[in-house]
Amino acid sequence: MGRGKIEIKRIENSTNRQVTFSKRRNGIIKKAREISILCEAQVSVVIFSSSGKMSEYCSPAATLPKILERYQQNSGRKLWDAKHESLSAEIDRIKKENDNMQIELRHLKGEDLNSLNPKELIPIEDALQIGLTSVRDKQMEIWKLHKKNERLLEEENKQLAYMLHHQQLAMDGNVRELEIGYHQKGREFAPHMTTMAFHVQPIQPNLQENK
Amino acid sequence: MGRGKIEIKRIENSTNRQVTFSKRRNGIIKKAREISILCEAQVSVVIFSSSGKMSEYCSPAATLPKILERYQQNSGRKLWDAKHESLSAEIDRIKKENDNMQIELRHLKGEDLNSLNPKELIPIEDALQIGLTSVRDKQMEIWKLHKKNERLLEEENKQLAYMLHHQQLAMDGNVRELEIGYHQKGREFAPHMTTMAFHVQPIQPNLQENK
DNA sequence: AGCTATTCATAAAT
DNA sequence: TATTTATGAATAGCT
Repeated sequence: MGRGKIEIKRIENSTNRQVTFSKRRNGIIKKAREISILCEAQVSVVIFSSSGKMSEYCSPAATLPKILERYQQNSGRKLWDAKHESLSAEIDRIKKENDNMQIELRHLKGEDLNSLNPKELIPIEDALQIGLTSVRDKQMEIWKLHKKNERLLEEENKQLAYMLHHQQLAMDGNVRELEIGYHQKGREFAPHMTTMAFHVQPIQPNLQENK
Repeated sequence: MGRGKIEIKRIENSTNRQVTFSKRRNGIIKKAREISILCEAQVSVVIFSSSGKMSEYCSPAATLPKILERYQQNSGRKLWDAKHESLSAEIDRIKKENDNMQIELRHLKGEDLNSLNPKELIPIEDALQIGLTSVRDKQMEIWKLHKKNERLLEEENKQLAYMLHHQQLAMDGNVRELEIGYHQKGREFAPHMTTMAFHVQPIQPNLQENK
């Protein structure tokens, strides 16, 4: 249908190819529209030119996804269900895991025990016993740390109080010494103080790094 | 292009429609093949007849999924990603739930307690205490049931042994009576026996309906 | 992009 | 449903 028959093979001339593409693409899309109207057909046409430009036709009242849905049902082929199925499988897997944990949790909380026989109760009891022991050990540990910290603080307090007291005395002395013009003891005390102060940096064990 | 021009509107005659569909469908698919060869185009055509029969064409070296992939990239439209996203969201939701349960379980089992502060340990300890109490109550309950059942069986045993003994005596008596031609007592005993046997149906409490 | 000779597709008939 | 045929449509090559 043109000024000479053409062989159906790649058109080498790039310009010709491009022109032919445009014309025939329009032709196909027109035909697609026509058949969908004439025959109540659902048609989807997607065309990419060699340069990557896309054209499409989709019969009215039918989106491409709908047509593809039908395509899958009809062909039995899977266009995207492979991905879907793997996701669904993943969901099932996780849900199962979830259920198992749910059951285990309920059992540990003492719920739904009627469905268990004595033999099954034993490991649960053991687990609870171990858990309780661990929790209480932990609490004890924390308590001890607090206690220790408390002791350290008390000690520090004592030292500080002691130092404060001496400083007070020293100051009083200094004042007095200043008043009476005697300075020797004052100079001796000051360096001693700084040393002490340096040693008594507050020691704070990391009781709660979180929160 | 036929023996008369036709208007592009639904063909009312169902036979004609069907025939036209077949012809035009072939035409479109032929054209699709031609353009894909002539112009190096990638083409996908999917056609459903009004009766639901499907036809398709897909250019060689390009599967429909590949073309649709390109379609999505090119159009920016999403053909199936909506479903994907909802599934992914579902997975995330369940995974989160999973993680929370996982953590709760580990805590109840006395693991990963270092990340908790004393205030958080309390409810765990309580839960464990409650769980342990429940499990032990359950065990006690089962034990009591067993014990009760045991008592019943023992009692039954006694009765059976008693009856057996008497029957033995009676039989011995009968034999002796038969030997000496005296039958009266034997007739009297037999009905009494059947009554007894009827009353001592074994009573089996449902200790374990499951497994 | 438009034109036109030519081939092709197909509506109607068989 | 398949084939034939007359006709309108599509389009290759040209401008």
